[in-house]
Amino acid sequence: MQDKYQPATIEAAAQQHWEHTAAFRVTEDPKRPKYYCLSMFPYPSGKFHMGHVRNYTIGDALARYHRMKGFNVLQPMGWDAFGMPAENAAIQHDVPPAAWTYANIDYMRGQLKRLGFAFDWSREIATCAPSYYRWEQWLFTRLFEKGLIYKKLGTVNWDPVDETVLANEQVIDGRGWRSDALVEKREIPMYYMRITAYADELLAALDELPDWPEQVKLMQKNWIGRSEGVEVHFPYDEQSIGKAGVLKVFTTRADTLLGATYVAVAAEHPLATQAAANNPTLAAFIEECKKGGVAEADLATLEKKGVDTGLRVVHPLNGESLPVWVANYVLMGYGEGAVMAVPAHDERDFAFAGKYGLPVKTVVSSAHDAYQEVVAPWLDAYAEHGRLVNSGKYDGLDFQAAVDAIAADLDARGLGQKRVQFRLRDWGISRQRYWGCPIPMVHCDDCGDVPVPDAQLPVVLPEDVTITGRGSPLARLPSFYECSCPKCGKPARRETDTMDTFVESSWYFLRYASNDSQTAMVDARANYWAPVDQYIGGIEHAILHLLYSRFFTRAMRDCGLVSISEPFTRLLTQGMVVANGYYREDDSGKKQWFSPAEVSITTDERNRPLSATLTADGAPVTIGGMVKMSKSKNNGVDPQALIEQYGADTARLFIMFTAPPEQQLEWSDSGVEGASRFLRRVWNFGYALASEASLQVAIPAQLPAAVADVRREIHTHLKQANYDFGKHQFNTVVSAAMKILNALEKLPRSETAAQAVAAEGFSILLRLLSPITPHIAHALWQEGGFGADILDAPWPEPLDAALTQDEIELMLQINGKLRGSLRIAATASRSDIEHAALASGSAQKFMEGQPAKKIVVVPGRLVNIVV
RNA sequence: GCCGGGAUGGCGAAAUCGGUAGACGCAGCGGAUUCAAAAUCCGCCGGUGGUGACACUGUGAGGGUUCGAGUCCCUCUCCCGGCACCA
Repeated sequence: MQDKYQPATIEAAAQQHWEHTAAFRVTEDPKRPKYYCLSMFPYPSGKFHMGHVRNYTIGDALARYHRMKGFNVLQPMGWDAFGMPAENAAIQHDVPPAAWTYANIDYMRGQLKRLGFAFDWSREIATCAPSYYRWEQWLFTRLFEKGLIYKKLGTVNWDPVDETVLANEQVIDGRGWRSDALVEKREIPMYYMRITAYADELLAALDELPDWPEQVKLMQKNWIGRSEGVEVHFPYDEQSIGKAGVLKVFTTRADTLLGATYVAVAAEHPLATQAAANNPTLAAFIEECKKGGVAEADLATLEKKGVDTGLRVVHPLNGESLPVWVANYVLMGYGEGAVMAVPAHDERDFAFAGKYGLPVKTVVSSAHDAYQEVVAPWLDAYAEHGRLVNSGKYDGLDFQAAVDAIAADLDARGLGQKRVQFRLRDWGISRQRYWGCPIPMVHCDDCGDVPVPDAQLPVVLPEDVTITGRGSPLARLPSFYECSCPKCGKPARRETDTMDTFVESSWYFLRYASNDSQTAMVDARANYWAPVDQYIGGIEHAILHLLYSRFFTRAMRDCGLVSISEPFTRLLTQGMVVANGYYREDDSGKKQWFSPAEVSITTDERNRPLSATLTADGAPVTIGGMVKMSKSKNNGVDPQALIEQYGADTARLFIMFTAPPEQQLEWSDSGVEGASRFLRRVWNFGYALASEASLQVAIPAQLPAAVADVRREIHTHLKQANYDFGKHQFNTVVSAAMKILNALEKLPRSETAAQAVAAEGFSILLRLLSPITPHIAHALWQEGGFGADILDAPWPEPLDAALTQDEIELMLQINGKLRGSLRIAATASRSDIEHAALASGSAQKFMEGQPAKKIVVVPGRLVNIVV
């Protein structure tokens, strides 16, 4: 046994041992409970960043812990391999996306192996492999036939110079990132997944996910956005519009209908198009609305603007004529693309009406009881519920009664009814990009859109393509798009769009269970492993990826492929890894970020940072605070360098100890040093113990008091650690392990009894650490002769015999203020405690002779005397 | 703009159901060891006052509930994540 901790040697040895014994290869075993532990698979961008290391360390700790608890554990890994970065690399470095991606995968697989994660590598998948995406294409054609995929127009960011569609990320301040051209909105035909067909189910089933973070469920609930309201039809004023018809709007505030003073439609609304034909001002405004990207965050912060169309509609209840405006805050994609505007009771309408001099009519009273009291409309909108006023026969009704009455009257006139509206929209999956899964459709002049038959799948993505950043590469490749119609055999055109990469990540967790199947997307093995028992990934995926996966699982269920409805039973959303950022601003306000390694910091006498300078030139830099580790902020720490210097166990320990998994993790070099120091102490203790202690010595029933105290302390910390492990609070599990080592070091090891307790305690410590720092635990377990492979050692449980104590300490409070403590028999009754408390010196002193009004006793914790 | 989350010593954090605020670690300071340094070990370590015992004060800000609030309620400030084509 080495006398010094040498991580490089022991980590290589442990990894070899796992490799030789195929330790993490698993098969279905109906006799044991299964535990499918899954970390979100990475995009193979080139090398791992610290966020990945954190993600996989958490997953690995849970997988190893459950294995020791007796579960049949599956922990697979793969690659989310389609995406834009490969195309960007192709443009920049003239390397084919496929070659670039596969090279990255090879390098990154090596990094994961060096970190010692317990992955079953025989199940590895890469989504860019035809063997993977052929099944995605196969499912696409099924969903198309079921009507769960359909085609319609969608709005995209269009770069008029590069003649290409841009991702929201590629639109910077309204301009294309490469061309710098002003981006426009453009409508193109796209395929959509009908996720809204599952809106109710996706919403209701959130209640059946008790082990998902409340925060994530709430975000999904709000995203789906089910609202009950009323669809209101405003009949066209035939004189101004020139034809009969109704303008439909949806509102959750039908009670305010009598306060509607105008209606607003989106720029793309048919009425807007009609009115613009002979109204140059309006046409110009609609043109202006087309400028800029489609990202909602940008649209929602635009200055609210509008133009009167000159068209008019009729109020469905009072017959008044209302103007129709085009407003940039009404979005065509939501609801009907039109809203009724009630300035008195909606902040946004109020601001808009004020700006354009539109009338404000108050119809809801702010007072709960006296409905006569009316808010002065020129002050502000009153958006709360209240009783109706100025509404004729509806006056005095409260919110619900008013909605009911108005909806009934609209229904009677055929001008509306109650209905449910979702905020959730169907999922547009067409991408005008190369490095993605080809959409398996053929367009025939005679037969229309025809799915590619099973026998012709997969539609293989050609790899001999030039990527220029202009246009869609596949659309310029006749050898790809020229084909014959599967139905009639005539010449036809293959679809050249690829799928959103979210599609691949919506079902990969099922493919791991049967990744070698050539004959089916998923087979019976998927129903053994599914659902994923524990899923771990970044909080940034709280809505899109997780919602799409939930939808996809249901769609696959309804195609008879799996029996589950929910893909992920438990969810852990890990926080970001951040580090200090330092920058300088140039005259144009552009920030230049410096690596923390290049910066010197001065501090005050309390060690608070005062200022920072660039070491190279001594001139000041701005301290930018803790920001997400990234290339652009120049503050990333390379996991590879860390592992080479300290070893994988130190990296894993630091990550798990420094912050609870769901919180942001702040990088600190000295913290890494501390983690390494602890592992050295563990090694040194194990080395000393191996030379002296006998594992055969039984722990005597009667221990010297000092030894019994240490043993109780160890088992108390173990109890705490088990509790914390159960709630995934790994930082305090590590704390408990540190406390156990501190306790062990107090043992007088010249006594045999103490040696036996030390051996017991150390075996607990190693098992507690093994999910987090598996290499050192493996080595010391083996060297110490504790038994067979620690991977399958039973998880340690605290012993009642070691935990019992005769006397306990209670806190003593007078009037809720801590004034002392009380040592008392553990079995003392409530009145014993009260008497002892009143008799204590602290009570005598602080009660100042006054009688006790009340005595609060919290068993095992405290006594509070109220005077 | 909308939805969600966070704020506790010099720093990362802990405090399980409303019950000892700051466990554990980092940094710092003092000491031991050393020719010296590294490493290691021991001690101190929220603030104010006090030699000390101790007292007062303290969990982003302001208010409230309670015998008792970091924890519950109301109002506010700042920071972070998401917003449908980054993954």
